[in-house]
Amino acid sequence: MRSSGAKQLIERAATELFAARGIDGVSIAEIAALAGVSQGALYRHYASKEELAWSLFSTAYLRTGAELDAIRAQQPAFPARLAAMVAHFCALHDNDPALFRFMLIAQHGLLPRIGSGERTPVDAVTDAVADAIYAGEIVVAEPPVAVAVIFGIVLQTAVFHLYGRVSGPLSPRAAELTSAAMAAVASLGSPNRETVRRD
Amino acid sequence: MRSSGAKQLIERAATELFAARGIDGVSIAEIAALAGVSQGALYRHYASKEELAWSLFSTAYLRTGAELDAIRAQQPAFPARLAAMVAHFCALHDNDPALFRFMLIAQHGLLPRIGSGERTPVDAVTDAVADAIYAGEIVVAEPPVAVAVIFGIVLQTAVFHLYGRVSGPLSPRAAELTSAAMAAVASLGSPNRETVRRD
Amino acid sequence: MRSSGAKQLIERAATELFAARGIDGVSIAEIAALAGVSQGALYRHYASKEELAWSLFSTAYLRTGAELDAIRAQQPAFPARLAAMVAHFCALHDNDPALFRFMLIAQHGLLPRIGSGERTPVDAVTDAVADAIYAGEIVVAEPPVAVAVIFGIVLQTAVFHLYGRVSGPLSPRAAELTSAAMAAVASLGSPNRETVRRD
Amino acid sequence: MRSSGAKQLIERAATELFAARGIDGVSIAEIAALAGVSQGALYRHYASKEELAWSLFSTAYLRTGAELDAIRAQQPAFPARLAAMVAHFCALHDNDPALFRFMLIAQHGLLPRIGSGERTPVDAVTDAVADAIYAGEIVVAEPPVAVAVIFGIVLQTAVFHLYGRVSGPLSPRAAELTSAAMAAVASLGSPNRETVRRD
DNA sequence: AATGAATGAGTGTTCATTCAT
DNA sequence: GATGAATGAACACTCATTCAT
Repeated sequence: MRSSGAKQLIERAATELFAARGIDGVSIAEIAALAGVSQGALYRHYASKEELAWSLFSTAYLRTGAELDAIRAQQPAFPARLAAMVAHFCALHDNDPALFRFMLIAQHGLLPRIGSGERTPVDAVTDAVADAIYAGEIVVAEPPVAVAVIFGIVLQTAVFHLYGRVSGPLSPRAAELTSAAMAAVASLGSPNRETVRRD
Repeated sequence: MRSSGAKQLIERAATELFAARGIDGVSIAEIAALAGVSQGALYRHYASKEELAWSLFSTAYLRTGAELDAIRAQQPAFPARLAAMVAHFCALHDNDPALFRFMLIAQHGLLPRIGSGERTPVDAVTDAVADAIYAGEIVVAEPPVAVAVIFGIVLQTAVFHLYGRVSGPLSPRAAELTSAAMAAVASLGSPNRETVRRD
Repeated sequence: MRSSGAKQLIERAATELFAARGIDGVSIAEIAALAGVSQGALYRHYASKEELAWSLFSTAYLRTGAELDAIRAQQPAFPARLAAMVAHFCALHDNDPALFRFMLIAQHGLLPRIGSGERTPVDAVTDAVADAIYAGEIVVAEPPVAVAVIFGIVLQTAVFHLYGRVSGPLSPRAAELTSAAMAAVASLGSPNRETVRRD
Repeated sequence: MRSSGAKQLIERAATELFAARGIDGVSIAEIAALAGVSQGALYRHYASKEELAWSLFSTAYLRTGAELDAIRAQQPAFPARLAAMVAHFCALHDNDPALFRFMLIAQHGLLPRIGSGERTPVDAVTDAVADAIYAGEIVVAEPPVAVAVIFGIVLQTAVFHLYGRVSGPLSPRAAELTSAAMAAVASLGSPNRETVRRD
């Protein structure tokens, strides 16, 4: 039971370093050194550096997808669902900012490898939006744009946090981010009055 | 004007490849081959691969900052400014998706190197929000969150476009994204009814 | 006698694998796995992988030398000695093709380590040839060439067997190989008149 | 034209080292050092160490096959063919003992990769034997065994040379080896009466 | 100016060997 | 005794950079 210690040390070290400098910017030697294990020990748990990165990413990504699915199962109404989902993302960030940053960085390279049969966070929110449309709770012409708007509001706030433009935990801001997402999604169904006119 | 041909070929090749596979995932040899120049020729224009990436990023990033500043100078009212800025981002994406993708990918590694004295797109939007607050056009408790919300709505839609979840040009969606951003920002100033209240 | 079970399992596994992929092409982990023992157990019987290979090779090689010496002690006449020795080699091959192949492969690296005081198969055949010359049974200008011819005829047939050019057991071919070896050796003593004619 | 110097230096160094210690027993660093080039330079000419070894082996092996085919085309009678082929092998050995040793060592690992459509030295000798049988020049029950006998007589002499049991060039011995091979092959067609007698 | 062969430090990975349990 | 996790030196290979031509 104690032997899982090494694996967790490796995962923590890899997550921190990948988050700070990217997968390609970190060497196996550095991960091993930070984890306090030998380089060879790393290969007892992962077949390659690539598999290590993929395991960290896909595990966290799919776990988050499952958690959002659970929220969807528990909350029937869209506003409550959205609030819970946004709060969940904020909590994920606050609990492990390095993992959150790693996810943001790694997605561009690793997201395409997620099998289409897997349940991702985007799937969960997409389904929640579809449910809300079907229930008449919201009206949106392009559901994917609504999903993008929701993710963007939350994730970009996290990005600003990473760059120091926003400080302190994100969880206390969950309510206002939810409110913003709700308003934004609602606006997608309204006729676009009041917009762009160049004189 | 003559020798800039090679430089532009290099920049185009590098942008396409960096966008597709990341800076670390592309070799100098590949860039030179795609550009149709020798590896050595590349070093006549850039001191290193890192400088090439940095030049591409900072040039595009700061140019965009300048363009948003210009928009701010032209449009006095916040709604019109926001609409023009959002439309500008959509146009940037549509005109050069590879460059846009490169910016999204590279920001995590290169943004911190932008000097604090430079005018970035975030600065331009931040000032636009500050102006609007000062003019009483909007009410927001935390301006950086408003800026994050605006960027998130636009950028995440672009990200979804990259992943194939949204298709076609972004420009036709500028109006609805503006509307969403406006609604989201407006909601940040409203009392958060219907959600978390602290006693 | 009890603990030799593991040792024999290791020796068999190592022989099979070394024969198939060469000493350097096989890992300790593979040998241990095929033998059904732990890697550590291997080091209870052999100080190193190199010693394991050396032990397998030198044991089989010197044992064969001793067996050929025994044949030499039993058979006084050269033709009978040669026939018995060739038959012995064929039997060695048929009884353990993997060991035979291992010997063929490993000789290039390990033969030089055989001490000059040891009795090798080559020594036994060399002495048999010397005896025959002394007894006037054969006439050869260069005894080592006669020995090479004898070994070549037998070993190359075994090599062709390994490569699938000759099939079935070698023992039934012992007589014809003996005959060939005898004829070849005999020809070495004749004036080289252009070529050889059989009666 | 001068740039082929590096490639030849690499090939010579690799041949010498592979011959002395086997493919797996030699590192890229050693080859590069002996060749007097950098490790990286090696990869300009060969995609991998394996390809280097394979190129050296297959080139020499197939070239020898072609040369034996040429001999077969020039010499119509079997005795002359055999004499020329044996002499050719002796010359190959004398001209480049390291290459010859490398071929002997490497065959066990690389021979199986030779495509069945290629003309090998064994094919050339096999065809020569088949021709001789067809022409009634020799009588053999199993042609492959005759081919093995021929190769064995020559190659094992070379092996003994490598181990110091035979010294001096091999070419002066070509006639006696030819004679031995001829006698051995001839004996394969005779009824095996106990032993062989020269007339 | 331009080329592309050459460099060599750095990387991910393997594996014989050790040793705490 | 036996195990197999841990070690770390050694390896093949890559690639940004240099420089002779």
